[in-house]
Amino acid sequence: MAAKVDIRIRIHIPGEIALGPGKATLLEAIHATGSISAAARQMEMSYRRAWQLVDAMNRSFRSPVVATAVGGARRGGATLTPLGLEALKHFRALEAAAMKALRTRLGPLEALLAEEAAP
Amino acid sequence: MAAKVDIRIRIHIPGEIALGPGKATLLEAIHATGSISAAARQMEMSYRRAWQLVDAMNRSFRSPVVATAVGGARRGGATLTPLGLEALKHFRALEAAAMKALRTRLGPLEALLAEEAAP
DNA sequence: TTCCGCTATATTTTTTCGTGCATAGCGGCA
DNA sequence: TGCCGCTATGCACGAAAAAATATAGCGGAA
Repeated sequence: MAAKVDIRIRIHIPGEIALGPGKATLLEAIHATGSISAAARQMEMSYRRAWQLVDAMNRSFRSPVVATAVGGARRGGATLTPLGLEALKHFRALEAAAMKALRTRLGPLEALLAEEAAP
Repeated sequence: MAAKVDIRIRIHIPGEIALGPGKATLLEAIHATGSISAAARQMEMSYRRAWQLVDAMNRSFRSPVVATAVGGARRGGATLTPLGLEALKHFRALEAAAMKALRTRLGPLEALLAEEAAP
């Protein structure tokens, strides 16, 4: 049975998506690389888009989740703020909790599925 | 705190999304109205799109979830098969289980959010 | 026998979204 | 002092997704 559940959890605030799967992955990439542009390259998205996502997150939380610094090598870059790290941790925990709740109940639905998409 | 979680659960089979929030709602509309086109009107989507979704579902399950009949009044139309009804029931149960798992754990993340998107 | 509502599908148009490119300033380093 | 990598932002283009439009056949009912 090759069926696969895909949960996508999104946290909304009025007028914007504060945090979702894509933004969470982006935060992890920024944490790993130390810059928005390096994270964008790693995720194969444009710097522009990555910056837009970061901007949206920073505006959605009480205070920024990503701290940035302009300037040359070793000076410029981006890091997660403590609040950013915490938000990320909670989000991943939510995903895991939802997934755990699903695993045991997925069987009955899977049994109804075809092996693969019919032509 | 006006934050809102939005869980989207999708059931994948190789090459296609078998069932997701939109398709589940469409199934309910077909069940309520007795036709694909009436369901499409109710959901304010094009007949074409509704038909494509139904087609994808029918190809994704072991046997069709929607039975259709061409022809005029009282003859033509669409109904959910027993398998369709069961798939829908299981899907909604999964959604409810995931949501229940989240409710109690959402607080810590909500506390980090702004009231609304900053300008 | 004409009409209407439905399934079913092809073709074209519109909209949406993101990438790509350009610009601008900053600051460490060779 | 010139170079490079980073943040920051605007604008035009293009691809992909969605919607609109067109076409065709079926069959009950007026």
